[in-house]
Amino acid sequence: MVSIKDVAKHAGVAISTVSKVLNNYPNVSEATKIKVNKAVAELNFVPNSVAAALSSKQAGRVALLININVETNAIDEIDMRYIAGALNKAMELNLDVITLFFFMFQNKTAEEIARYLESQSIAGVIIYGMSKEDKVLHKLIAMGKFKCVVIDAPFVNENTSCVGVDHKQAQIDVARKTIEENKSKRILYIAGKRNGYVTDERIKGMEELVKEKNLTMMIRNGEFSELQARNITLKYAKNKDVVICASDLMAIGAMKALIEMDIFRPVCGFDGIVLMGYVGKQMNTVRQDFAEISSKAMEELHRLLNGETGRNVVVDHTLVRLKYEDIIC
Amino acid sequence: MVSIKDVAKHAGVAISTVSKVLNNYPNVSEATKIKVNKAVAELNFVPNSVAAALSSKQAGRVALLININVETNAIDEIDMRYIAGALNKAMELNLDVITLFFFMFQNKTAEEIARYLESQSIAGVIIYGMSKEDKVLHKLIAMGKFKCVVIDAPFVNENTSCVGVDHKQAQIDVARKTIEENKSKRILYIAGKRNGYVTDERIKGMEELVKEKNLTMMIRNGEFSELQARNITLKYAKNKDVVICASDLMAIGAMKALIEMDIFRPVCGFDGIVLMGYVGKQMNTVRQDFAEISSKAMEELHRLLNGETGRNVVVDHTLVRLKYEDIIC
DNA sequence: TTGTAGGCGTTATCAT
DNA sequence: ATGATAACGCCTACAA
Repeated sequence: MVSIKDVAKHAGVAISTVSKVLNNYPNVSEATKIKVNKAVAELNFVPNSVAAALSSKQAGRVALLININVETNAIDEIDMRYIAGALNKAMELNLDVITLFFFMFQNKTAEEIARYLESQSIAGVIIYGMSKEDKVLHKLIAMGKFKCVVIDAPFVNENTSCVGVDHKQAQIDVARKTIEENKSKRILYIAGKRNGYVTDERIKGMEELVKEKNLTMMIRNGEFSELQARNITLKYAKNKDVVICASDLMAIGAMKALIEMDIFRPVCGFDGIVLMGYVGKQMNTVRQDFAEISSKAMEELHRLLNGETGRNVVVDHTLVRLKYEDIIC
Repeated sequence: MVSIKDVAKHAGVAISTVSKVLNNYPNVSEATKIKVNKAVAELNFVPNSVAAALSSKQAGRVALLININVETNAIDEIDMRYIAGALNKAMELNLDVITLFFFMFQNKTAEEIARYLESQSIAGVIIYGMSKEDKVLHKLIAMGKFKCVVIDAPFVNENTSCVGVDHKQAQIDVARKTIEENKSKRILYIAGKRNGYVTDERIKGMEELVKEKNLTMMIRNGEFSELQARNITLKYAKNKDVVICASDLMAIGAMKALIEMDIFRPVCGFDGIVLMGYVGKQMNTVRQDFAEISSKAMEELHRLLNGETGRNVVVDHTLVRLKYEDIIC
């Protein structure tokens, strides 16, 4: 393996000089910069990021903390896009990343997780799928030892940012469209996880819309479960005009239930997953670009690692209807 | 951060002694072992794996090399299970892993990839989704610089193992079942990717079965594309008795085409993805436990890293029919 | 059986 | 502007 030492020798300069060039330090003459870069190119030198991580306690290594919810089928698609979006941007930004799942830390304390991250020289983390009940993670964030970017949860401080679409507005948008298209008056709203951050936002949106348009609404918690959405629909949909769901998977459950009940009610979902194209009936939904969200999150983490302060980053959403012809390939 | 030095001081021994205890070296007395372990526990010491990786050029860090095929929807589920299975086992085996996608190395040479891996102190890789055309990866394996485990491709040597189900046998199993259930004689077989390793194995299986049962078979390449399977079905299924597909996604494409044509033909698939439960018609398919396969691959890599020699690892498969009631949750 | 010391490839401080 | 040199935390001959 060619090391910085070889480059230094080849370029006829000191190791520290090479390091300065590589890391864009000031106070290096153009001439030596050129010499060094030439040596780097000729020797095909690639800096060892492990050594760099050991040597400097700053930036460089980050972790993805993903709440892989084995209870939900749609999750694969969403998480995979999260991962791909993050890794892609990380490579661009020259950040090393390790991927971790919540279940690896079951019944571990915040301190234990922190020690693990430290043992990996992790300086920042992106957290996906955190709920209000994940007290351990809240504590991890509060410790302030790591720069954090949280997806879809309102955590912002000196070294914490959050990234996500405007869930309240998105819910309003998709519901309004569906309601206006069908002139619905009586809504069955199947919400997500009790105590979920996005759940509350979306409910707020619905309440605003109901007030504005003078509608009636029954709210039930579907826990993002297709099965529960199905049962709720079977039980309550009959004397409602429309079923609005906080996720595509629940929308699918609701839709299938309606078909079984042999009644028609418009249904809309949230997320824009591919599965929506397979269920035979088109529904309005909110398309979230998960790869883009994750990519933005990585950029945000990079900002934090460079000493900038936390903030709230809102990603755009769009409304779509997915049909089989669109997604087949 | 508490380091090995702190532990040594606390236990009243030398740093090297602590290291020996941690790494289960021989020639350490029970007494000092206990002393050291006590100190480790009291100080909540977690070894810094970055430093360990830098220090010893052996084992420790591995990479997942995933061919994320953006052209296929089913891929999310499969890759996600691959990743989860691998990471889970890696944590158990105390291996650090980084996840990489093929597209990150587009038009990079094998040498460049090797240098990147070296710069990350990577000692072994697991390769998912490699085809016969991935010459660069073949070269990477041939270089012998890294221990490799290849999923579903017949690469075995001193430091390379392969892991996967028996694709030939699995194809025979699912096809035989479908054919016998329907007393089919004339087969339309929609194969996978031209030049794919598994494609050839599965075709071999089909040919064996055709000969044994004295059937006729038309083979077409569907390239694992739902759309192509659809078109092939529209074109050729009419005067065939059964459509056997080399993937679930193609089976879905075929099935939807048959419905449009308004004719009935039994269809079977391969993989056992969740989507099979959503398309309204049950089909026979081969269930591959992707998480298990990946977990086995990680174990195998661990073996290789410990100096053992490469081999062929076969993972069990089962036949299933996925219905909506089974997968909804 | 235990400890000493050199090295892994960088970064960063401090002279020069 | 450049170059020694001491960390970073751990591993591993080798010496004691």
